[in-house]
Amino acid sequence: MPDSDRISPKDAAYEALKTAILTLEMQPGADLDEASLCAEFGLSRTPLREVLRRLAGEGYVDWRQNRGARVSEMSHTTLRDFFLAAPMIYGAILRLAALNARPAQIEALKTTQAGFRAALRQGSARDRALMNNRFHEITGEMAGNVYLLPSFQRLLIDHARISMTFYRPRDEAMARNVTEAADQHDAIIAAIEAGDADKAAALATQHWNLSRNQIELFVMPGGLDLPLGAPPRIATA
Amino acid sequence: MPDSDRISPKDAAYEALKTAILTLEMQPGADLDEASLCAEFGLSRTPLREVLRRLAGEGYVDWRQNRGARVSEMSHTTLRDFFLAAPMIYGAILRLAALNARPAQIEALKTTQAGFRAALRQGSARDRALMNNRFHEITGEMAGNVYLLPSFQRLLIDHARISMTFYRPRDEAMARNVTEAADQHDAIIAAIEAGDADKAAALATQHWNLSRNQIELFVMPGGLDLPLGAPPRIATA
DNA sequence: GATTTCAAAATTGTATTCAATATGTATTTT
DNA sequence: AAAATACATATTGAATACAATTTTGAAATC
Repeated sequence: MPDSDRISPKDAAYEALKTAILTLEMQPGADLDEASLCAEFGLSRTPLREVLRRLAGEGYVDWRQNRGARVSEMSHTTLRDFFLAAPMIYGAILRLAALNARPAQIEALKTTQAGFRAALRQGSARDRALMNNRFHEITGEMAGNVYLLPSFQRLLIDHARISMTFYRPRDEAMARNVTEAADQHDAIIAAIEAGDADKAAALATQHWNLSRNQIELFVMPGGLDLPLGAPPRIATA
Repeated sequence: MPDSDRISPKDAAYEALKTAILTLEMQPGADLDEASLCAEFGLSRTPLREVLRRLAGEGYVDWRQNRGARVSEMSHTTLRDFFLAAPMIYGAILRLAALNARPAQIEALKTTQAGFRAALRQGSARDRALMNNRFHEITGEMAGNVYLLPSFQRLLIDHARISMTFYRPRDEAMARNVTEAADQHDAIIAAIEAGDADKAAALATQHWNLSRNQIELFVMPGGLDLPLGAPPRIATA
């Protein structure tokens, strides 16, 4: 294996932090202590700080003068801003993806979609979120517009984190939604392969509407199926 | 003056590089040598590299492994990608700006617009580009959507650079266009102050169409006013 | 004469050291 | 006892020192 293929500890730290943030293993607002991260990844502070600065530029991390880095927050305005921007940006990305996708990229998208379906069947919520993230990242690469990518990638960060937040695997309605999301991915692949930009853009809207519905399911849960005056007993050990 | 108001050499370097790149004083593709920049700004390499990494994250600079930083390129696909993305993003930004602008921000916008008009009358192309850039930056702050800002700010970088590239102060048609652009800024301020989102979005489209026309004026110059068979003499020293 | 090879120089990447800033705690003062 | 201040500790920021990589130029080879 050539040297260029072996990943440096710096890249390893970058990827590990990214993944941990996307999957909420590192929670929004969590402190990132330079010394302990150095120990964890076997780096000195100089390159680690460069990694953190890079992550800050990409929106994974907030950098505060003289006070170190924190995992970027998800404020109460986040959801609103997110669903305001997402359909537009994502529609544009998928439209351009349908126009510009190259065969090798379409293959990569199909492979990732297969991985996503596998994660749905037998993977963890974490695997599912990462596969879904990768799927959308590839559509961004297909679009290939440097001006749209920065916002798109920032959306993807919180897309993953929001999905992790509002996911209850035992809720049947949500299970149905996730299956539908996977079907939409297949439709998106078909539209891109056919070069049908309008279809791809329409699918983008559908896809985000589904996401929004899923969150609404969480925010407004179905009523408890219990008569008034008969509170459930708390299980005691 | 308190310490916090005095800008650090690091911030000074950041701002100076930003300005030089926006105004094409540093040309696209130009090499950024760490040692000479350190000497120029009176910094050691560690903080300078952090500045460069930040600029790389924001799209001012391209960072190449083991080969240093360069001012980010403007490729032949840049113009097309730019005018594809700009109307959409900018329309969304102005729409949100009209909905969310705060009085202090509107005051800042008016002040900047006064500066822009002053630069048109008596300033350099550089002053004009920087004032115009600041004007649009403020509209981005007004919109206040963290997901749209990254793409918007990347657009603004190349907006300034494209304007600097395609500007011939002695061309009458261009002079008219620049005046019209200033008038559009006033209309934008009015729409934002009135909270008229639709109007603001429509003005965004107009504003970018004007930019595109200006570039077309450059790419397709008016024919020379000379009869066939009578080529102009080249002046000799 | 053109091309390849190899070594020296220049430049970037990383580690360590030193300085500045922020935080927490104990003591003093009212 | 509450508040304020001063000091000690911990953490971040910057500079220097060291290592690795890339670039260059000259010599050697074809």
